[in-house]
Amino acid sequence: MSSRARGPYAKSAEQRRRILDVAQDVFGRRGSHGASLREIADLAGMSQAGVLHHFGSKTGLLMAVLEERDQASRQQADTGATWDEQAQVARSMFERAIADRGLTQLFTTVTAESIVPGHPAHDFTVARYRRTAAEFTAALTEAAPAELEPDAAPATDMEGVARLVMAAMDGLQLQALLDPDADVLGAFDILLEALPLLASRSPGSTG
Amino acid sequence: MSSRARGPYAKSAEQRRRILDVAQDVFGRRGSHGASLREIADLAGMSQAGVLHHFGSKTGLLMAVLEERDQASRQQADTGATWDEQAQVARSMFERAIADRGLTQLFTTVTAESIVPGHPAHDFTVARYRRTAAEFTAALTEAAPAELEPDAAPATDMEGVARLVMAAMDGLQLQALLDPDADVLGAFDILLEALPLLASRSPGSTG
DNA sequence: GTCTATATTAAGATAGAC
DNA sequence: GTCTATCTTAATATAGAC
Repeated sequence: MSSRARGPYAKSAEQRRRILDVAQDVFGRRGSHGASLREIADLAGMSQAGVLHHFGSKTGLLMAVLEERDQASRQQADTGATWDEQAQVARSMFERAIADRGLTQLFTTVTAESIVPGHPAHDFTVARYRRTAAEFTAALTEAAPAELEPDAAPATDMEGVARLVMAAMDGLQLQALLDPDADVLGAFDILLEALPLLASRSPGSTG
Repeated sequence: MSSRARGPYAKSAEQRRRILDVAQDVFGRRGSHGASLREIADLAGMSQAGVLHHFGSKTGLLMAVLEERDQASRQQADTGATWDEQAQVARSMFERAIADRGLTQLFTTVTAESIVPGHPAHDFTVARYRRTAAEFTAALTEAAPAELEPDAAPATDMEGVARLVMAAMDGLQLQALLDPDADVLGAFDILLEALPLLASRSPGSTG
């Protein structure tokens, strides 16, 4: 619908685009509760009622921002068949997140807020984490046999490894937002280099 | 001041205690913006003005909750001289966090909100992360030489290891809040078991 | 499609009685 | 120390003109 550069919907699509961009910034800086439609409207150069015309409600706008940004993020994953390639994909996704502070702040803030059931983005966030964990686990499971000893791979807790890498990314992104001087990429590399070692060890000795 | 079990301040201290407990829960569930003094007051069995009498302002109450809970958390750290003992301390801190959902939700939510400068708890959170990273790095540096090869230890990025473990704890706590079925302790153990391996490898091959 | 104006609700904080 | 009542501000959302 809105893919035409000219035509009846061109202007409207442009406005939606502008609102989505400033909304990402404001939701990231203020959180989903703290953000106000007034501030978004001011920065977008229109009235509060104008913003609501395009997205219906504040929740509608929030969901539109999240879904659009999430879809953009997903497109950069999904490649990488070998174990090392998986690590490289993870690393480049992490680098991109660190470089785009606004985007990282949006997801860090909104994800934390949406922990509680009843939050407008709760279902979205729960589904996003479940899906990411499942997809990453599957990718690791497929990639492992090609590179690791055949005996070790099946015994490895691949979902645990996937969740650990996801957690490191989230936690290090948080640290980067709190302290720009922290060498979070160096910390992430420590984990990535150890990935083959992690996968080849069987679990259980610590508990 | 308020350490007397009886006396002129006993009642007041009791009320403060009750308010702090309720406030931890509400700030955790609603976030620092979303939480209202009215809800806290209702659950504490008093009026909104009564709550403000004890803590002056909403921000004052938030800071009191954070400082008290942080102090309680810190008392369980600080022990463990060897490398394995450090891992065990981290593991038991993690287990405790997973068991106390309210406390984890409070810090996860408020930490994310306080990323932005100007948030009431911003300075508190930045200082907390800096201090934790510094202390944990120092503890690992002290513990390492006793267990690892003398040549490997100095080359290790101890702050990176410390930040990685911190990040894994934060990220896995987030996953546990979003999905109670996720085996986050298993994922954390994968990292802990690999700690000696991580420390004995020199950085640089992935970047 | 965008605006002004407004309805409605709810927040933090204060004043002053008891 | 606690209450009720109120002040002030700001939020989302709607109505209706243009």
